[in-house]
Amino acid sequence: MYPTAHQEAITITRRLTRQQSRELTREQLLQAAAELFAEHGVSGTSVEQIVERAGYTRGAFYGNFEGKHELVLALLEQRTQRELEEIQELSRDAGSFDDLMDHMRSWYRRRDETLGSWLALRTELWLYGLRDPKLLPVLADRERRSRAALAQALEQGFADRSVAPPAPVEFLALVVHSLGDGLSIQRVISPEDSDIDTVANAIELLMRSWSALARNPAPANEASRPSPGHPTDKSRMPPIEKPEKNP
Amino acid sequence: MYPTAHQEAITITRRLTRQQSRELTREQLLQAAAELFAEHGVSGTSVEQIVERAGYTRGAFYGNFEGKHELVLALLEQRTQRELEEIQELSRDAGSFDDLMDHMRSWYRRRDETLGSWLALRTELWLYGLRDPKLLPVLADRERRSRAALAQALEQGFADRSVAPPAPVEFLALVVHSLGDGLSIQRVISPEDSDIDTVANAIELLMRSWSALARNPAPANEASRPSPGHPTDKSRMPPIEKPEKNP
DNA sequence: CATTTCAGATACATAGCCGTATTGGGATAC
DNA sequence: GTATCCCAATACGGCTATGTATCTGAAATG
Repeated sequence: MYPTAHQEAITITRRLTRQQSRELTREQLLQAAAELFAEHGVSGTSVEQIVERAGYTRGAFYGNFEGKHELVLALLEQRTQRELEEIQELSRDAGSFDDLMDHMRSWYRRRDETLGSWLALRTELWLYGLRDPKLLPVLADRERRSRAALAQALEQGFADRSVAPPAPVEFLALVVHSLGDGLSIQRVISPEDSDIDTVANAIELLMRSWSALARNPAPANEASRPSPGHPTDKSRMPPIEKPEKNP
Repeated sequence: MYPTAHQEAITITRRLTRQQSRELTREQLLQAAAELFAEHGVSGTSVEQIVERAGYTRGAFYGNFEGKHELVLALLEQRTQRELEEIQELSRDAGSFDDLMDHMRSWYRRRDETLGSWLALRTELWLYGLRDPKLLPVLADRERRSRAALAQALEQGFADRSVAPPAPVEFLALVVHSLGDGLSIQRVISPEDSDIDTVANAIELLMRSWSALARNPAPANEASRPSPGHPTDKSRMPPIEKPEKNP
């Protein structure tokens, strides 16, 4: 439609080199796709809709991607990259655990503006990955890295409070990480039942609770239960071993 | 294809009354749709695929539903109903909180067999609801009921341990509920990083931690932080009020 | 400038899906 | 047993998406 629009998009420099033009197109297609995927889902979005929103025609699309599948791959790659950068950034310039909590709180506040569409896209991508055997490991790896960063932060947090974690930090990180996802879902479904700071508040509550437990681990009347006793196998997550009922 | 298949489906009784036949068809269409939605998503599934898997033709479909939209509605209704029944059942025949934890553990064990497809369908339905303004309140209501049941159970749990909850049980229920979702997602993405009992273990850990916190609320070196102080507004969830930094 | 190259537009052929209109055959009613 | 009803199958028309093949004009190259 507007092949000249590229020239307006750049400020002064020159008209636009070919490579630049190509990259810009690719980026705009990805952006349009991201929006549409959030709105109507991956398979609810046609290639024509994507190029229309980006201001191109199908020719541009097939010149840049083999098909929708490859575009989704590229989008997943891009978003994964960004997410990991955000996490690194977050934990990099935080001195203490409480620092990091502050950063996390403001991160979630910013995120809250567009929580619905953000989460929808994220969810679409994981569903897509779930259905493609080649992609699932990629997702798994991303989650693992996130959890690893979280685990490190938690370790720091316990050190700050000079208590020992009541369970392997990897397990606690899994819990905290999952909590972020789950609470976000709940917030999108019914915002009136939660709060912009719910995630941060919940995590702080957990941290205080775990610290309390670490200081005061065996409260008498719970000894009757087959209490876990800290897991000796560090690599494995689940702390509890129950006596079996069937012989 | 096999209009006579209905007769084989019933055991002895009679050939099949008309109404029965109709209901059976509807049910089979719903079942087929549920499977396909989990496999390929709602909009990734065509009406033809649905009727093909159910063993009918499109005529049967449009005789029973106005279109795919109405089928999704019916499916959501059905699944919501079942889920709430399961929850009620779970909490009904559990005497104590620990009882309920046992039931929940075995529930999650059973669920684990088909966790992937179950969660995929569930997720597809919530994404669908998210995009339909009429449906979102339905989802919200379902979640609210689940959380309410959970809150009640938690209340019982704290009573069993004779401690006061460290935050409104509604908030704790939100946390526990979200945790269930989040951990399930993580488990589907990378089963090797979690465990079949992770959800139950995590919840038990939380319960012990919260009990510990309730018994030992103010651990000295944390007083410097703007500690929440239990929320006075019971209806609202988030416990923490922070001092503002910008004037 | 003249020529080549290539990003993106246009044109086209094909396939799949949707929804309705019609038909057939087994249940229901008399 | 015959007539009626109605559930599901079949047939049809229209629409939309896909992918390729071809074309155009602006950048790169000399």
